[in-house]
Amino acid sequence: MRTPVLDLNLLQTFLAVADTGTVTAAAERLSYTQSTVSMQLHRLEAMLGVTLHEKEGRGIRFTPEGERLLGHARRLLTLNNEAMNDMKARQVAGSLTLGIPEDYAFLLTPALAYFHQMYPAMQLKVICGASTDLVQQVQASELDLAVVTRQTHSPGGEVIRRDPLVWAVGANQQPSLVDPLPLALYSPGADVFREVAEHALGSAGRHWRLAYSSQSMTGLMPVVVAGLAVVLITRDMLNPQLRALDEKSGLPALPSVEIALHRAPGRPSEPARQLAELIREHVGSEKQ
Amino acid sequence: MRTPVLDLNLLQTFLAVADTGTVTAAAERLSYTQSTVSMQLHRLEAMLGVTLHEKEGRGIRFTPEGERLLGHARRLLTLNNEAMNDMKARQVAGSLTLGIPEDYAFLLTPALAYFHQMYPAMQLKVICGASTDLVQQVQASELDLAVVTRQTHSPGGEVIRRDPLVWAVGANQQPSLVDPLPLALYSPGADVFREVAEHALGSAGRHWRLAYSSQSMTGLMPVVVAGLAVVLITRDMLNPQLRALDEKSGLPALPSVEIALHRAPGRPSEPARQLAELIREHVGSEKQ
DNA sequence: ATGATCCCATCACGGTTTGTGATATATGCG
DNA sequence: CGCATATATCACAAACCGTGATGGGATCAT
Repeated sequence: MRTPVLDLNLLQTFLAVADTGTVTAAAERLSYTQSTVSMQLHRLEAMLGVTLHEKEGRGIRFTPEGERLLGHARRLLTLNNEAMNDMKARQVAGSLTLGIPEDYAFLLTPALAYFHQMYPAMQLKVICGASTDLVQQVQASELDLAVVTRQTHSPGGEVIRRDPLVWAVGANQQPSLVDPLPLALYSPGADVFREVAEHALGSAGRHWRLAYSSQSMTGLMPVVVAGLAVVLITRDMLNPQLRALDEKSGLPALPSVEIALHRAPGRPSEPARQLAELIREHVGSEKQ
Repeated sequence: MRTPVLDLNLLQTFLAVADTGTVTAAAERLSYTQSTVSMQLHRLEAMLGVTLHEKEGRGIRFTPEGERLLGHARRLLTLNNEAMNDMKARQVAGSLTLGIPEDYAFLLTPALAYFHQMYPAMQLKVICGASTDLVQQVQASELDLAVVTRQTHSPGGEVIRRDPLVWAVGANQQPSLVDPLPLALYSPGADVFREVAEHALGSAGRHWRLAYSSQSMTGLMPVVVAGLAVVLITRDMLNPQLRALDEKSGLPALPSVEIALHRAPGRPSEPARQLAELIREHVGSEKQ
């Protein structure tokens, strides 16, 4: 059994007429002849068996049925555009290079999953590196996009998230707040974290030493859990083995770090734009 | 600017192919020729610039792009059908008669509003009456539909809601539980409420007398608020001027009443079917 | 008023599209 | 291998659709 279906072309001109208010203007906008638009309207009416519009002095006026159809038409057209965009996007091949600090890789999983749904033919390279390097690379167009950590109010890029920082020690340890303070930093954000630590401790007049540094958080854990050092991490990185120190510990308060998105100079490709949007959506705005 | 749009006809045959699994069967179902369906598939592919299907021994197999399009197609077609139904429904003229107990009229407002949205050309008559009368009238096809109140487990109709009953007195009154108990009933549900009261009080060995009865709840209010009588109402009818009595009052526990929907015998018209559905949806299942 | 202007409806025509039937091609099965 | 089944392709006729031209109705300016 064949179900009668609407002609999306007709609905599109119908919407154009609704937007512009006149048949002639709609024809202009759609690169049709005025007579074509007029006939299309009538064709739509004929197929529905309804009068949708009437002449009204200058221009036309919609009947209640016309007004009613408007909503349906809009919904159908947006759905159509979604479908078209999706099908087009799936054909887009090529590659896109994204830089991220290693420790933030896990945050990107959902965004990358969605991206792959939309652009299955797109080859996505993810490069991990230090934030300062990534910024340089993206400015040199070696990367299309880069997610970086940095101190608050740094210039450039687009802030998509702010993560509060905390001092932490092993869950069962008393903070060994000797002087100089033994500090553990892990490399991916080391440059930023080191700057933050220097500034915060410097302002408080405290000395410190780099007791340990590792490529990854897991590498640092033993040292910190054992009580050999205090670590500076984002609050989200806290886990049951760690304990955050509050202001009573005597350590200076910490600012937040910013997660920022940098784009290669020039006009971004459509997939790059989409990926940026997905990252903004899935990584950003969970905090503050 | 003209946006490229999908051809819903092509999507429909595409879906038919997906459902049946073969081009030939789809052609059968759509009253097309096999060659037509084949060409339509290819036309769809040409317009999207994608390969959607491949020959697979017996029948065909969809490519990932084909699978992807399937979801879009289904969404578009359902939206299309909604639109078509709605536009068709708006043209249906005629009249429909609905019977309800007066005190339940307010419950129907949303259902009637929706109905009028769908069938603006339909003339809807609402008749108020006692439940027993309404049942008879709907069986004689004098009404298309009737909403009635009745005791639980009465035969016939379709239960769409159960409303618990309560004894109530004026908010500032102590229950004057003398013997015989002075009872106020209001007419629209009087037949049902009287039966319930008789049964409940009878089983508990209590005497009672009809102290007052009125056409509407508002007519009863002064009598009840003044403390002259106990009233039997559905829990939803309680208002700040009334106070429900719990089991400590010594009055017997009460069953619920059922709200049931009766339809005229014979096959209902499409609008009648829709109205019944709307009533079920908006009146029913808010309780228990 | 009255002509000018703007806008919509309608018509005839030509090009394109679309469904059909016939035919060719591919695949699984006995 | 040949039969059965299914899809692809082709040529053709019918239907469809957009165009330009024309006519008619309403509004605005003079």
